[in-house]
Amino acid sequence: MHPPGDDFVSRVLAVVDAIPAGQVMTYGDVAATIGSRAARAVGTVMARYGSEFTWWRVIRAGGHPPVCHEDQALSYYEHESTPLKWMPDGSYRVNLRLARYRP
DNA sequence: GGCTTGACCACGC
DNA sequence: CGCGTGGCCAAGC
Repeated sequence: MHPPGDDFVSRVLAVVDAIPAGQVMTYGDVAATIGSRAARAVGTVMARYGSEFTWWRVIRAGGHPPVCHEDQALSYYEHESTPLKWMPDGSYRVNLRLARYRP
């Protein structure tokens, strides 16, 4: 667990916690919301604490879910009716145009 | 204080 | 679309 506070980690987790079901934010979006440009640091936070939060609602700018978690993320998206788009090769992306959450 | 690591990003080709 | 390149910045050593 992570002790509540006003540090970077707590701010990131608070933003993630506020994303509604069926919508997503990019790592960069989350960083920008807390007045930072540290998208990579957001990724680091999710890697460490994400398992206790709705990690699948934070994705890359290209619509890709977090690396090595595409399969698990997909079941969440289908369950939440998150707008997806399917690629010719069978892979998928989240449709950011429709699913992006703007606080 | 410098250097490295990282669930990243924008842009050009 | 895919790949490289340079850039961003927090955290840990």
